[in-house]
Amino acid sequence: MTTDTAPLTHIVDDDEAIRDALSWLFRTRNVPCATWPSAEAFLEAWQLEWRGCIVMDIRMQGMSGLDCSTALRQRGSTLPIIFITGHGDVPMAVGALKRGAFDFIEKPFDDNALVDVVQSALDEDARNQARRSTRVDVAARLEQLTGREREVMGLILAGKFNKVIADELNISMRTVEVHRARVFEKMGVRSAVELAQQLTLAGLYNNAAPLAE
Amino acid sequence: MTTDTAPLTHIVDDDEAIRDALSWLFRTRNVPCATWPSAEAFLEAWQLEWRGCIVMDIRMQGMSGLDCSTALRQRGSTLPIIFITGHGDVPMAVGALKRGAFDFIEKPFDDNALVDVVQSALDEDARNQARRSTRVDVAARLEQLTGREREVMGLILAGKFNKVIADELNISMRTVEVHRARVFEKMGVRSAVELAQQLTLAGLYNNAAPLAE
DNA sequence: GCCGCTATTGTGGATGACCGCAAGCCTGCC
DNA sequence: GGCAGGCTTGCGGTCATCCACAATAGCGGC
Repeated sequence: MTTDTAPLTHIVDDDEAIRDALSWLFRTRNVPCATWPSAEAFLEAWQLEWRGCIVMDIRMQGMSGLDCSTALRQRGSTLPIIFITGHGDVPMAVGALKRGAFDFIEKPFDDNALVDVVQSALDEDARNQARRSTRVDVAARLEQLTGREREVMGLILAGKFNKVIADELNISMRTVEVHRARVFEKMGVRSAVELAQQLTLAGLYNNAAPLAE
Repeated sequence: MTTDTAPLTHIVDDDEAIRDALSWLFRTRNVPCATWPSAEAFLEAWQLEWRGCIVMDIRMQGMSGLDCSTALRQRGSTLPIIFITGHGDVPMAVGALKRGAFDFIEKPFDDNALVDVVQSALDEDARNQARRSTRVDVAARLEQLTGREREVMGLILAGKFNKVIADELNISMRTVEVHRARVFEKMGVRSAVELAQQLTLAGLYNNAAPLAE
C-alpha cells in the first residue's frame, strides 16, 4: 500500500545518448524522471497507479511509441504522452494527437520548450488525478453493494418512491427502506441527493433524467 | 425560430478552384455544403446555431484559418474544424490540433479519406449537439430563477433539510417550501434527485459532495 | 450444525417533504 | 394609486422518509 505515487517523468528512448541528455535536462530543472531503453521495458514495469507523464521517441527498435501508447491506453493508463521524433511527418503527428497524445515534438527541440510542455503535462495529470480518484472511490463503493441493493439504488435514482419501488420489486416497503439505508451507508452519503451527485459526477450512472414539458 | 439548423459542411478557401473541387466532391457524395471565399466572409455570416463542420484552408489571403478558428471558439462555436494545407509542417499541425481542430490534412489529399473525415466530424457535431442542447436548456431554466430561489436551490443541493435552510437564511420553513416548489417547477423536475442529476450532468453545478469517512 | 451474509417483513413513532388556502409586505412600473 | 412580481408567513393535513426494536428464512462455508 506504500506504492510510490509521486509524479515521475518517464523517458522512453532506445538511444542512450538521448536518454542521458533528457535525463540530465530534467534533473537540472528539478523534474524527477526515470529512463527506459525500450517500449517493452517500460510497458512491463508500468503500473496503473503511476503518475506523471511520458516522453517517448516514436520510432524505436522493437515496439514503436505509437503502439506503446495504444497498449497503455488499453490498460487504462491516462498518463499524458509527449512524443519526440527525428523524422516525423504531419500525418504521423495528427494520428498521434488524435489518439490522445499530449504533444508531438520534432528534434531538434528547444530545451526550455520541452520542459514547459512536460510541466503542463504533469499539471494535466495532476488535474486528472482528482477526477479519477473519486471515480475509483465510487466504483469501489458500488462493488460493495449486493445485487438487490444495486437494484433498489437504480430505482431511487429514477426518482421513485419507496412504495413504487416495493411494488416493482414485489417486496414490502419496509424491505426497500432497509436496502435504501444500506445503500446510503455503503455509498457514504446521507441523502438521495448526494447519491445522485456522486454517481452523476463520477459518470458511473447516467440516468439522463428527461426534462419535463 | 425557423432557423435552418440542418448540418452543413462549410468550405472556406480563397482559391476558387479548390472551393469548386471540394463542393463538387461533397455534393456527389450527398454531403450538403456551402462555400466561402474567405475567413472574414464566413465569420461574418456565421451563426451560433449552425451545425455541421468546417473544411478550411489554413493559409489564406487576409485572416488565416488558425485565427478564424480562434475567433469562432471565442464566440462559442463548437463546429469541428478540418484544416487543409498545402505547406503545413508538424508544429503547425500540432498547434492546430491542440487548439481543438478536428483534423489536419495535407494537400494533395485522398477524396475518400476527406469525405470519411468530414463524415466523422459531422457525427461528432451531432453527438455534441445533444449534450449542448441539454446544457442550454438547463441554463435557460436557471435564468428564470429568482435570486432567492437560486439560493435555496444551492442549499437543497448541499443536502440540507428545509429546517436548516430556513435557519441559515433566517426565514420560515414555509417560505423555504415555497421556494423549493418553485425551483422544482421552473427546473422541470419532480424531486431533488432529478434536480441534482440534471445540474450535475449539465456541469452547471458542481457541488462535489465530499465522500464520507 | 453453527456462523455469517443476504433478503425479507412487521410495528410504531419521530421527522421531513409537499400542498392548498389565505394573506401581508415591499419594490418598480404605468 | 393600482398592478405585477417577488419574498414572506401561518395553519392543517397528507404522504414519504428514517429508524429502533424484533424476527424469519435461505445459502454457502468451516
